[in-house]
Amino acid sequence: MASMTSLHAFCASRGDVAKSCRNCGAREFNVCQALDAVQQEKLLALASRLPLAKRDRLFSAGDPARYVYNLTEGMVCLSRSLPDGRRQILGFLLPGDFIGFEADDIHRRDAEALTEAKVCRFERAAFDGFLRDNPDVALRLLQMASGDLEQAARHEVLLGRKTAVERLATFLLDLRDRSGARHLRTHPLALPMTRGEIADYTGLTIETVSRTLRRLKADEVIELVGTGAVRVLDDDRLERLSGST
Amino acid sequence: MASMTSLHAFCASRGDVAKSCRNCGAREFNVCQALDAVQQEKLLALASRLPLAKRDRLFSAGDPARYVYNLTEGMVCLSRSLPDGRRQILGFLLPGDFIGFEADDIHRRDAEALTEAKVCRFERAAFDGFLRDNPDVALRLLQMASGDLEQAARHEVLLGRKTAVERLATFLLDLRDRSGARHLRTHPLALPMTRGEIADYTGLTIETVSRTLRRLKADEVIELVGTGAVRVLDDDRLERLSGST
DNA sequence: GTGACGCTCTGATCCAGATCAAACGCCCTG
DNA sequence: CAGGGCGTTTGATCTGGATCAGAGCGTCAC
Repeated sequence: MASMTSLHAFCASRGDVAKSCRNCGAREFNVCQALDAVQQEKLLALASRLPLAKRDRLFSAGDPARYVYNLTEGMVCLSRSLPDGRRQILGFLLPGDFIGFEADDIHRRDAEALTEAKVCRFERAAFDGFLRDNPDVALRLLQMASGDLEQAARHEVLLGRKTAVERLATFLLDLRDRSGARHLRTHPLALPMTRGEIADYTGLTIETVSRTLRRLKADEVIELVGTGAVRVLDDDRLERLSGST
Repeated sequence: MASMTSLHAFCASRGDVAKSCRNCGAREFNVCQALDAVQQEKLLALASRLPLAKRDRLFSAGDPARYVYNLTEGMVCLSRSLPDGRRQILGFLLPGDFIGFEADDIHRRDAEALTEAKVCRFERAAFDGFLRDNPDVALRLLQMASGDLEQAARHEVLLGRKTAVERLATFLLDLRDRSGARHLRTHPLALPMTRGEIADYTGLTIETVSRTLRRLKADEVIELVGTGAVRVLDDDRLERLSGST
């Protein structure tokens, strides 16, 4: 962890951030969305831009929560594990998503990059100060938090009340819709996570995930493109199989 | 913080809401926690205090989200249902909890009182304006939202990865701890929800909930006080059975 | 007091998905 | 381009919790 941090510090120079902001693909979706030029300048002063390699940990449960992050490229997964190793993946984050706002000063989850990724990092204390001076940004963040709660509620329904097929259908549709909203490719749709990670997200086992995806493929609802992507062939049927609406 | 005497003097000159504020049992935990006298007065002007009877609906999924609410007395449950009637209860809310902050203008869940209850109601637009003028209150709300997300994450782990015994043990400990933090009686601990509602919270069936609670009772980990309350007899064992930490 | 309804409890059986086991395939690397 | 390892797939069997069925039991209306 310590060595990773210093590596990141090295990569994160001031000039990079400004240039990155201008080209930031996530600008449209993230917390910076509502910033005017002056605010942007101030926030910039608090930011470091970090690149993450595939499988890098952004933080782990138990770490002090010194920073908050804005994901700008790539995919990150949030998870929480029980002492005996059972793991629940809480979500797969896409560019624009905000990471690490904790109720207290300790991270309660693990955050791991599933692909190469980039984040903007802010010191919590400084970021809080910025929010205090920029209430509309605080409101924007509140809106984003409320979106996260909505997402969590959908996930709770999936985990508590859906069958295996419904879980997988819901997972695929949700990832597709969120990817689409971020202008990411959806046809085919990238699945950079392993079957095990899909299992830990859907509350199933690897075997059930594999069998269920094969079944959807056999029924010509989806097409599997290698193991790292899917093509949704029949939207309506997948929607109906998802159990929602 | 403004002095207590001036706050009281001010409130005494007001109507029912002001009186209620003075006696508000949830003041210590809710969003008003951080208000000074001036803020309190402004917020007061936006508030209506509503009593709820047992089983009253505060709102239903699909309703326009015109208001936000602060629960000050009693217990409310949030849930979401699938079209075929399967229901997932998302949480049991206690005094101090904030209700109804939605990502858009439509409620996505049902909110129903499990006991007689009281809420403070605010028009959303007016409340948003208040937040804009009072960034520290917005930050307080952000902190509360982040607590809700933490709670949701624990619930996702429960639903996705825990056994029936672990789910019930976790449910009881969580309710007890949250009740305790609100100075509510915990010994015995009130369970105003039905077995069916516990089932819909834990992702189990009524029968499994009943059997599992009976088993915990037979093992002398808990004592059932009628069907509407429990006494935790063996904290350590219940904690171990919960699968967490 | 008594009937009845709704919630809870208990027992018998069933099944979706877990577990156990064993290939398969596709990158890597040497 | 052979070998090894990891992720995935597939098959056989098992089981925790669901489902089905019915019996308590509290409480409320009359």
